[in-house]
Amino acid sequence: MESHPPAGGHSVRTRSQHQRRKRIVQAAAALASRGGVEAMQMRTVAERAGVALGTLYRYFPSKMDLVVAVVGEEIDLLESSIERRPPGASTPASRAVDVLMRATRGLMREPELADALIRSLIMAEVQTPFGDRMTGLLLRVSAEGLTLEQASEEQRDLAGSLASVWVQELLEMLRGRRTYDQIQRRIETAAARLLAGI
Amino acid sequence: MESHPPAGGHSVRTRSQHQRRKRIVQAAAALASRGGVEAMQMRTVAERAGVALGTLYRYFPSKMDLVVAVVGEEIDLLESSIERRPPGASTPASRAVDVLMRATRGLMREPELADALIRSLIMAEVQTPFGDRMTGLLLRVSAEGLTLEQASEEQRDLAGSLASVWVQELLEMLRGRRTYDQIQRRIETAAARLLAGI
DNA sequence: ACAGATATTAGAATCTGTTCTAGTTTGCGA
DNA sequence: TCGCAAACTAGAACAGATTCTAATATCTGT
Repeated sequence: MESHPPAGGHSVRTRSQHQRRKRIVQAAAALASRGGVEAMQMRTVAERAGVALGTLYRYFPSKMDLVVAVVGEEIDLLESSIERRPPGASTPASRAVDVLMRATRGLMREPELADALIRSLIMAEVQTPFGDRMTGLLLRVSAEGLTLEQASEEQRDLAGSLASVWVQELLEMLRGRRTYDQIQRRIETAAARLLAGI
Repeated sequence: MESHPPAGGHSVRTRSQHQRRKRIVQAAAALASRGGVEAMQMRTVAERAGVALGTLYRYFPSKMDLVVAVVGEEIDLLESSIERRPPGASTPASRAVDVLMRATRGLMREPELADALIRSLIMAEVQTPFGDRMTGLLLRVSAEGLTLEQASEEQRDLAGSLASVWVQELLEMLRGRRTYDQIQRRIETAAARLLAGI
């Protein structure tokens, strides 16, 4: 209640703290993209980031918080990719499918990282903006640049449901139970119904 | 390659081994229904089940395998509940909603257990019949007692998607981000579209 | 520049899942 | 019934996340 640690994902006081945080997240991402979560050991992350273990824990109170931060960066990448090259398809559903499959391909490129991130996110006790950000993204591309706030409750429900389906399919893929094509088919089927006339 | 351990969830040789396995699963469930996964410590489970730690690990090679076993029991309960009192609603979608919300209420009764189970299931490397069993259940109640094998690919995709939405909603609830009513609304919305004319 | 608060560090300590060891018990075919 | 292979037991050992400690370094306001 008295101390003011650099808060996992929020404001940081000094420039050097900002740098430190960045180094930590980068080190974590690098390790995870090799051997997945197991390779991303807290001691190792601290070492690679040139920081004491205690400091790492001051920035990220648990390994999960660190993973969440890494995921944040990944979503940033996806968002900027979509900004750079927005989906051009003509229906809301197909634009949404475009975005989701683009994200899927991105994650497939680093399976270890993807596995670590998705699983950890799902496990997180932490409040993760993951689902909401994905839902917002879907609304934006499928319904006239709608934001989460502007959307009707039903629109949010529908976009959120599609995001849920995607996450689960991703998990199945990581378990080796889905191929890219199967995911695409399922996402298309679900999107066609969930986003019809949205 | 040479030893033949009692295989986590399969055949068991003797009666006493069957008993032992049962005691273990019961002890695990009891502990989990109190303090969740954390309370379900392997040492404690072993102790409560009156079994050596090594033996516990012979039956369940990892904590996850043990959790999967506990979940199996829970799904059995749901299935028999549905057999006893099948959903009576008139549309496929509302029958599906009935089943899912019944399952939701069941899990809400033991939140700690539910949390442990759902999370672990999602994390499991193991091949868990969870999604498939849920999907099969949904097909059965919504489309004329269809089985997973008889259903068309599209039917399986749609029922599977609904199951995905449900799982994610359950997770959100366990994170304290959904109320029962919100879940019900979302499931209804999704089911109406995904199962229309199935 | 000084004082007190905050941040960082190295490293030990703790906790829980998992593995290993050595010895004992049990089940079962000959 | 005898003897072996498999199962079981108690407990030590190991691994990685998390916590704790005592000392040092850095900041901030004055």
